[in-house]
Amino acid sequence: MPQEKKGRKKEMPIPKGVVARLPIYFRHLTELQKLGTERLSSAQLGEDLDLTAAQIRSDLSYFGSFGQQGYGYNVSELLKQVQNIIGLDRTYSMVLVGAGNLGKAIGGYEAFREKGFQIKAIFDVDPLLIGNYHTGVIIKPFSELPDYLQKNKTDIGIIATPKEASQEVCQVLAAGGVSSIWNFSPAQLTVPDGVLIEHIHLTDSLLRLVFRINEQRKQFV
Amino acid sequence: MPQEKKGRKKEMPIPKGVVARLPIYFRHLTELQKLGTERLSSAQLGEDLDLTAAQIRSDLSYFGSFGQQGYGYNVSELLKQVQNIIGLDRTYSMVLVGAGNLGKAIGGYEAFREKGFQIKAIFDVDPLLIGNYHTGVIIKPFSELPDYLQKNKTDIGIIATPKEASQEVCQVLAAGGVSSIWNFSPAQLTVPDGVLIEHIHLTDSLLRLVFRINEQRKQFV
DNA sequence: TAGATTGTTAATCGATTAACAATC
DNA sequence: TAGATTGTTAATCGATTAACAATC
Repeated sequence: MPQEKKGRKKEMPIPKGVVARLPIYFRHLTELQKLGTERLSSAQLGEDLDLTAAQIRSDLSYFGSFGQQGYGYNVSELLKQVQNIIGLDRTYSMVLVGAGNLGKAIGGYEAFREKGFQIKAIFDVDPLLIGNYHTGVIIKPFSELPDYLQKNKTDIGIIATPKEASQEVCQVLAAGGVSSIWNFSPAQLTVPDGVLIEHIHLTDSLLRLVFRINEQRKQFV
Repeated sequence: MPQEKKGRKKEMPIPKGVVARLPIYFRHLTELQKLGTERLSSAQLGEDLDLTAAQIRSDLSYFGSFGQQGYGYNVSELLKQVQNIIGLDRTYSMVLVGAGNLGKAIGGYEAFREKGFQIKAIFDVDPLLIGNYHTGVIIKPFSELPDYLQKNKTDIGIIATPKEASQEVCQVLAAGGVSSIWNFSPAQLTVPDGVLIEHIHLTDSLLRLVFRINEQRKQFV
């Protein structure tokens, strides 16, 4: 029987919690590297991020062995590894649908561009917006999206429309071969099998905060 | 020994997963009510939201008994209960710090206002923005925030600044007595004890999507 | 009534943590 | 070398699910 790749746990899906923490590791390691920190133990990283050292080591062990006994981790080396694990060793082409305030905020977010995310085109239905440029990208009529997708390989579709439009946008994107969707509309979108979707539900986040504000009060009524 | 309140599980903190699902229930019930649906079983709700019926009943049982055997739940009644559980039976006063694209998007988001969230003032450091109105709210100099907070009870502070500024903004808010913070900056903010914080980390969400895009590829390298 | 569906308990599943041999 | 810290295993903890008595 062939040997398991060293340090990697057997064929298993990566737990959701691990996936959720990878970007946090990435963010913090980037910060540390900027500060010139060379070396880091799982104990230190855990303290910085409010996690246990064991959890961090366990998380990383899904992907390999990146540390050294008695030393810890080299920040630059671990950062590079985490980037590769996430998939930041390539660029991603995106389209943005919806050029309202939120769409403009997303489109103008410098942090994405830096990491290799390229918004290639923006679509909207509003005639007042169509033809304008936003941070160097032209806003096209939504009706041209299918044609655009046919001609341009697109990794990620961003939905920043009102919720009434979002399901249709989602279908057009999927039909055009976009297999990953980043959704900002407050809707429970249905996607075809094989299409990945990640949501930013602003209101849900605010309501979680509000629940916690009221948690004590309600507990003792 | 006094009787436990009926249907409520003993004194225990509400699990994170339950808190995360409450806004989802709220959102879907609102939708159903708009459509005129009167009645709903946990099985149906589970199917709609891709959860098990048992999980939904278990979640609700933390707060009471809202259904009826053989019938299910009355949509309006359950919606009202969920609103109360979350704390949507009152209004919340907010300040927004940062009037860039993202801040403007948040400030203009109609869905919040409808639910009782009121942005009372906006602060920024940019002289070009100060003095302008955004959706009826004046943009003030950030230097006036401490004074403003002293004079105006504020439930929630929204941070929509670049990450360089966010820790300072956070401190000024907390010092001014704001005990709940909704943070949109990509930073690991430190808050004093007793201050609640909820993050929207856009990049983290995008990176989770990217990880999933690459999951198969990486699995077999 | 008979059928349906709740609220809750016990069983299962999965994720986190503690502990430690390996080893730099 | 002695000290430190990893990667991993076993133990623990917590969350989800299945099952069912209660009952509308």
